[in-house]
Amino acid sequence: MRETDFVSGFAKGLKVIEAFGETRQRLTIAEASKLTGLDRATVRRSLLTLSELGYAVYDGKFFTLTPKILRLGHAYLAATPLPTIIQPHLDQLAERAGQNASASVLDGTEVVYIARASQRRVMSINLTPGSRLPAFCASMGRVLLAALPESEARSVLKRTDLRANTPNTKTDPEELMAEFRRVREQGYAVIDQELEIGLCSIAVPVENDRGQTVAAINIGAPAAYVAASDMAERFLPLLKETQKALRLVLP
Amino acid sequence: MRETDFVSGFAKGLKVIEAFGETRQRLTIAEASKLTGLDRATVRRSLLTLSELGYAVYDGKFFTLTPKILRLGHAYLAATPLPTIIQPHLDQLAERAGQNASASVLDGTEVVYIARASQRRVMSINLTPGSRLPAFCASMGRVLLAALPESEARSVLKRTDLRANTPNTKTDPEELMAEFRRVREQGYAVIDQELEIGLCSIAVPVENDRGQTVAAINIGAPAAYVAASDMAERFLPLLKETQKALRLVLP
DNA sequence: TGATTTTTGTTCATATATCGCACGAAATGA
DNA sequence: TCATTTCGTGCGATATATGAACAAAAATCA
Repeated sequence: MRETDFVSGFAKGLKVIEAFGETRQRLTIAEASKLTGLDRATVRRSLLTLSELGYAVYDGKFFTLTPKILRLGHAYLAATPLPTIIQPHLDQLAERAGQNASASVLDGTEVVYIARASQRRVMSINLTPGSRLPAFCASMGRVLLAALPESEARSVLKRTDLRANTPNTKTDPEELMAEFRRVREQGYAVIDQELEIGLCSIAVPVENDRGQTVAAINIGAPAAYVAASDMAERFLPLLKETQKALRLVLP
Repeated sequence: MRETDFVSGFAKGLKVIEAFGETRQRLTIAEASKLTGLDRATVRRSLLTLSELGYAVYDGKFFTLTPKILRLGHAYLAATPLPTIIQPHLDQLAERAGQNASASVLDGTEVVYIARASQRRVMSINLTPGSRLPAFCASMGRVLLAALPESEARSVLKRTDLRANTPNTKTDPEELMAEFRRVREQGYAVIDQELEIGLCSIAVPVENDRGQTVAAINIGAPAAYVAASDMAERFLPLLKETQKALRLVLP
């Protein structure tokens, strides 16, 4: 790609939009400038452009994103068959399990939720499509990392901030690599309160008809309700069934 | 705003992203150019910029959005308190009603889903946060339009493509205005298969502590399961309760 | 409170990057 | 094969980014 094939004004504008995600609803020009590292004048132009297009509003002091901004993310969700195909299976899975079920894909060091069926509220975090969690300590993340070549998985870990969310969080790279091997062999991953105290989850890969892992699905349950050691016995058959159904419909 | 305070490269890039929402997953440069009305060279630069930033991938022929694009919409969902505050109430509502519950805000002539708790699958459409429906024929849309001054509601209708989705869809502007008045008086809106055959829904406004309508919540149910005439009796108390709880927590 | 400092929003001039057109090459399809 | 469509690229005209400059607004302090 040539130098001139890059629209830096566009890239900067996207950076400005993402700046809103890092903090709160309202940003001043100076705040956005600090968060993005861009010049105040440049940020101002981006923000005024967003306002002009209806993606943001400006009260003379603060800029606020409007729901119109959701069109951008939705362009992906609507355009990509994966979430659409998975959603009904997920709904059914959640209903039969009586617990929350989710689907996600890997994006760098994080898992991104692309679909979700909630049955009950157990997590303190509000997860919706687009939500992100560190891959190394999430059940779906383990499954997705296990599907990568070892060298790539190791590279992801290297780039990850391996911070412990709970006392249970595994943070040693070698231990995690061993865990990935185990996950690859047994075909599923169980997380015992590594992300949040009181929450266990179990995930399996979603494969297309060529056997490539294209996503992961999981079921989460309160630790008080299902012990980590019982997760597989309790939910693996349901997950496997959904996995099998998806393999038949994914191109 | 001055001419020079508008970054057209940014605006064009956003238009390109939205072009993906209108059709399918993969777009060639020429397709994106047609969809956006922008010059091919311009579209190409935007797409290459998206690829360079990891928001899209290019296989030499087709461009495809990546999950990273969800960060943009998520910047809104994470930054705006509304979805986060509403979600747990919605989960509870859906569980108690045994039906799907959703929350949305108005964006132009459409309602935009900002949160959703699904209990079962009744709609053919896959609704996730960011999904859009025409406001005039959705229960939440009726509630949100009823909350506008009559002149504004009329203006929205004027800009709306009043196409009938089903034989039940009300499309006469005067009839709709009368419906808005009724909704305003009774404090809720019921839709009887105007959007999709077999689907009824009931919505109430979500008000902040100053009584301003900031969103709407609804419950949808299969027409075969609950007749439209029974929707209010069946679900209005639950909706009112959630509405009241939200009024206390919304700033 | 009032003076002083810091931060912020805005403007400006200019060097630089982008836009859209036009053209030829390559791919597609009949 | 030829006709049609799609792509990549060079170029001049035009739009944008930049950082300094300045006024206004906050914040700080005496």
